[in-house]
Amino acid sequence: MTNLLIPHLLQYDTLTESETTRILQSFEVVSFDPNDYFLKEGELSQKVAFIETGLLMYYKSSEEGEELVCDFGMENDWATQYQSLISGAKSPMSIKAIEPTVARVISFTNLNQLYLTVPKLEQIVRQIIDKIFIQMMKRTGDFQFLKAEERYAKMSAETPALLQRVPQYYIASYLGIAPQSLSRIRKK
Amino acid sequence: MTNLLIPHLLQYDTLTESETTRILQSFEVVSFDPNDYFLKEGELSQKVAFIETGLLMYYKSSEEGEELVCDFGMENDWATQYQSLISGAKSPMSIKAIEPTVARVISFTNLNQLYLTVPKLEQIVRQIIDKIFIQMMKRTGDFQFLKAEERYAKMSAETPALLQRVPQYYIASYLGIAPQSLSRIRKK
DNA sequence: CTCCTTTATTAACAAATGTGAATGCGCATG
DNA sequence: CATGCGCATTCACATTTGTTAATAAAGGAG
Repeated sequence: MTNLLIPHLLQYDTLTESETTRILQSFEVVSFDPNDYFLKEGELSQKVAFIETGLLMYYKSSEEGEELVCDFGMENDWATQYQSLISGAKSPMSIKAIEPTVARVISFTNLNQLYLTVPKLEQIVRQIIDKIFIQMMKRTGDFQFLKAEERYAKMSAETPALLQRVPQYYIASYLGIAPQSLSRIRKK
Repeated sequence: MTNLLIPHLLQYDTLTESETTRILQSFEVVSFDPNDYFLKEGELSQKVAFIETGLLMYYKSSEEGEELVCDFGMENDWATQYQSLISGAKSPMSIKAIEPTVARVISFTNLNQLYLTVPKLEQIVRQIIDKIFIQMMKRTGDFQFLKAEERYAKMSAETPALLQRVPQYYIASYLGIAPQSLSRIRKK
């Protein structure tokens, strides 16, 4: 199978042979078919996944029963519901596969254990979280200051692959608009 | 002067007399008049402030010269431009006082030094950042799934003090709408 | 292959929000 | 006191986005 995890970590710091071995051994390889859940709304998020192949979607169900798309996760992305993981509160959203997906999964408990064995890893993970945090702030600013058409243009430029791999009504929800509006925007 | 900092930190963990002393000594008390800058767009964010009294505003200038309000910070809030602080990139926004403000300020360098002397503090700060991160994710969701009127209602419920202390055209910008639209919403 | 479900598109209309301009109010300043 | 400025409000109208419904296209199951 693929191993994107170690190269991903090596972007942030060097790792010895022994460290990479200990890291890989601490993760469990898990496969998800489309519509399999990594986490269900109302559960506790106690695991963290690194996606080797495939595509996950974060969403919550509206009162009308629609799926409100909060985020996507693909190869080289991490997946967890951070709020629930950190605070121990129930997750306000679900995470499910929308493509056949293979991920390396570790429990939060074991991750913290692993930090004791590979101290560097904690620093690396902090840097990764920082990066995700900064992306989230940018996304907030996009919603605040850009109109739908501009948000779509930005997404086309930054993550064109997602547009190919995800049904448009999910993309629309992710952009915060109705599917018909996205159709309208795309016509131009 | 006030000392909100130590009680703020004590929400997260206990601190000895000696630790609180070392912490307070590492911060410098700085006063800001309205329109004084804590950070200017394009500069490097190298400091972190804890606000004891007053009110700061994060904003960036649009091409048309308006102030686009990204965030506010008041008593008991931390202030810094995290992206610039962490990555060393130029700050995409300014932070200025909009009320007379007193803050405890520490350079990022000194903060990291302080972590060596008071190791607990690093854990505390990490928890604070986690909390801010989670709030930011919620704010993104609010923009994505709520309409302007609902966002205003939520703000009225959660931070009513801000509505009293901040001119409405800044509130409007913070909500991502035109001042006239906010007027319209408030009429109900 | 055909049928059926799901997804995407289109159109017409409704609702929300933006824009430009006018008005009024409060407050600071000369 | 008078003036001017900044802010909030209001109105009319433009633009954007949502909603409902109909249709078309695509893909899967039998």
